[in-house]
Amino acid sequence: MKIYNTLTKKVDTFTPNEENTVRMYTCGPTVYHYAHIGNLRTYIFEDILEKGLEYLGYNVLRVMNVTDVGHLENDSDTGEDKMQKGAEREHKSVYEIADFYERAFFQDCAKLNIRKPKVVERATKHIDTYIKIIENLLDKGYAYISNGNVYFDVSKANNYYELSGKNPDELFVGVRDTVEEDKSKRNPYDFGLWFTVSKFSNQEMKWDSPWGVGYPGWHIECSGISYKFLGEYLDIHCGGVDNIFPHHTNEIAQSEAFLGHKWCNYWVHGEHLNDSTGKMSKSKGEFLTIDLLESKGYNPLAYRYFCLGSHYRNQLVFSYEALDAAENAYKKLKNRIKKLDRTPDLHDDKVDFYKDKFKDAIENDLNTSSMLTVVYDVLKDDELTDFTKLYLIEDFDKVLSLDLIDELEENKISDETESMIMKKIEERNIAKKNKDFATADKIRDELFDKGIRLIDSREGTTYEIIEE
RNA sequence: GGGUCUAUAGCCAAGUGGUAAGGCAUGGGACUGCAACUCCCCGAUCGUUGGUUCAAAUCCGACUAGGCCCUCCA
Repeated sequence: MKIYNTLTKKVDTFTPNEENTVRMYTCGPTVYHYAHIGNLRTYIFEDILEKGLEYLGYNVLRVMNVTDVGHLENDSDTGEDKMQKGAEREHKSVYEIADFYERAFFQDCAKLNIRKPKVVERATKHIDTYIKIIENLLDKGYAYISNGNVYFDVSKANNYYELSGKNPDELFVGVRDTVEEDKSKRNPYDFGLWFTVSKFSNQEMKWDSPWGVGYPGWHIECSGISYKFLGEYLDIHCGGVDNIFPHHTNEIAQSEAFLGHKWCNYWVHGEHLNDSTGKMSKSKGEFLTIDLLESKGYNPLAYRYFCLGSHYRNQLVFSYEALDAAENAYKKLKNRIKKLDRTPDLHDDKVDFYKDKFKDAIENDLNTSSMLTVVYDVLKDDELTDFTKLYLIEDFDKVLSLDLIDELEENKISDETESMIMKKIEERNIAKKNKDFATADKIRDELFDKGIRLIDSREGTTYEIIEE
């Protein structure tokens, strides 16, 4: 498989440390609010990556954290803690906030057919691990204590700027107005590992540590959880591009300083979903959530389809117009598949050909757009039996996860409803025969409003249940 | 100021040196009383400009436009 590696800045051939096993870590959500669909785009991409690797035959060990401890909005004394802020907004404890939004997050994921990773760990559950790592970093001289806080000394790290490609002399500290320099640091790029000087009078989350009661820095949780559950060597680390600097940069610095060797070989980042004004955020413009899309009548999987039509490394611009097109395409696709004859009749002459094509798309830096094209190619191929098409599409859907094949709905409606519909069709046929089209159309409209679409053909009139 | 990415038909988008996949929308057609569903057909020389090459959307340079990052962020 070939995949773009932020570390090398090129498309690399993927080779895991251990044959056939992939150790994959993905940065999870900070559960202080609902996820917007841009956040979820990244998780769709990671889901496809995980399932794609599985399709290629790898055993994927995937771990994700859930950040339930506050991150400072910045390093100045005026910063805000996101968890704390969420708690104050809703008059709940930070723990309640975390529980609520973690559940909401995974509900959204479920609606998008994003599989929950086998290992999902709360950041606050592993304080002891962070402390162990920080102590080690202090022992080795990578970290120092200043004004009650523990900081990582960036100047001691190897290749600190490798991942981000930044030039230390050109970095602007405080490019944003809200960022103030933390005077406790030796170097402005040093980052906090442990804080005892709480910046919030009512900070709820505190733990004992060798350096006093306090809380961990932003970056240590991923290094800690990854180390604890995946060991010293990681194959793939994912996240959104915004995490490249400083979060992932700092993870590498602290993890490699702690482990004493190279840690993760492949860093894979998903691009952002933008709106017409640029980057999507929770504080600007419409707060687009899955619930909101559903309330507007969209199928969440149409959003997944929309994302798969693009490449994970391309910025994608969201608009309702684009989503409408995706929803339309998605419905049509499902409809075509629905019409396939399910009578068992597998011809496997071309099965491998299409499976290989699908694999090629996965191996080509996760080309989801091409994966979808293979589905269309299969549908169009006259040499395949319907059953073979279904077989292939079902196989591809293990990765695409678009629910392309529905269960048969034979018992979905009652006999009563069925006979009612048949009666209506009969009435309509009579009306049609009498050229009373007003009545005929009225019957058709009434049934349509009930979610029943009449289908006229030479053989007569049948009906189908309209998908929501 | 520095870094980085992108630029293909109305829209999304593939393409990784040999003369442009696919999808949506539009238009035309079949079917229909009309429609819906379904099926068939139709469109681009690839931001601009130099260069390398027998050959470039694909490589190099310049320019233009836009996004993102430079300690909240997926």
